[in-house]
Amino acid sequence: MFDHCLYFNTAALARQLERSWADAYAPFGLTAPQGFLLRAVLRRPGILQGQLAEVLSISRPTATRALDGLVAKKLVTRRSSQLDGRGVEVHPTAGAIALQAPLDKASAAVTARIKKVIGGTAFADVVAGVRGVRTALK
Amino acid sequence: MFDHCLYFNTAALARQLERSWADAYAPFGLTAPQGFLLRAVLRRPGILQGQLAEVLSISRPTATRALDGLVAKKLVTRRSSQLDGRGVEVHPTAGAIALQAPLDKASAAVTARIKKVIGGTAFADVVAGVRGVRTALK
DNA sequence: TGTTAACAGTTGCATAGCTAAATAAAGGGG
DNA sequence: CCCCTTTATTTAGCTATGCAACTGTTAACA
Repeated sequence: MFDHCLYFNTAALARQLERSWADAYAPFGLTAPQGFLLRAVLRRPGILQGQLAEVLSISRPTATRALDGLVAKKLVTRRSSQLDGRGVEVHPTAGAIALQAPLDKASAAVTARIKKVIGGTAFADVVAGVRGVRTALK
Repeated sequence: MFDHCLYFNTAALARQLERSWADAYAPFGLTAPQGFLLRAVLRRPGILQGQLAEVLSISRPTATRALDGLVAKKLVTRRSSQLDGRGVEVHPTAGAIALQAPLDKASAAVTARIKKVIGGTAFADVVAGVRGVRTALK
C-alpha cells in the first residue's frame, strides 16, 4: 500500500528488527533500547547523560528514563560531574562490566544471522544508505 | 557509536522521518500513524481491521487503538461484516473523504522535499533496499 | 446438535519515544 | 553581590507499539 514511502518502510523495518534484538537481549533481562544504552555506557564509562542522548540519537528525557531502568537493575550508577555540577556522569557497575563480552557476542550473533539471510553486501549497502539519509536530513 | 548497526540506524531514521510526517499531518489534526491509517482506509473503504493491520505492518491491538482515535475524530466508522460477524469493516466518513486529496497532496510534498535533499536516485535505492530487507526477513 | 477448535477483535499491562514546562547549576553584566 | 541568560537534567503528560489474555463468532465434526 505504501511501498514507495521511505517513512513507512523504515518504520516497519525498525519494528521488525526490534524483535530480533529483543530476543537477543532478553536473556540478560534487557530490552533492545536498554541493551544499546548499556553498551554505549560500557564503551565510554563516565559519559555524560546529554552525550549519551546524542550518540544514541534520542531526546534527553528519553535518556533519563532509560537510565532510570538501568539504575534500577543496578547496572549503572549516576555521579554528579565534578567539573560542572549540572552534568551527570554514568558509570557501569561491576555487574555490567561482566556482561560486556557476552552482550557484544550476542549482538554480533544477531547481525551475523541477518547478514546470512540478506547477504553481507546488501546489508552494508542498506546500512550505508540509511546512514546517508540520516546525515543528509540532519 | 553503532554506525554499522542496521537496527540502530533504521530506528533512528524512522524517528527522524516521523517528525516531517507529524508536521505535515498536524494541520489535519492527525499524527503520522493516524494519517497513514486514514489514507489506507480511504484507499480501501470497508477494509477489515485485520487486513488494515496487515497492510500497515502493525499488530491488531495497535490497529484497534489507532482506529479508536479516528472514530473519536469522526473520520471513520466501524461496521460489523455481514459475511462474517467476527470481522469489522472500516468506512471513511464524508469528512474523511473530503480530506483525501489534501492529505495526499501534503504527503507528496513531504516526499518531494526529502527527495530534493537526498536526491531521487538515492531515495529510490534506499527505499528498495529497506523493503528488500523487510521481505527477506519476513 | 453439542463440543471443540480456530479466528477477529478488544482489553490490560508494560516499554519507548516525544514536546513542553519545571528545577538546578553556571556564567556574565551592572 | 544580584539578576538574567544559558545549559543539563528531570518531571508531566501524551502517543504508539507489542504481548498475553479475554470475549464473541464461526466452522468442523462426532
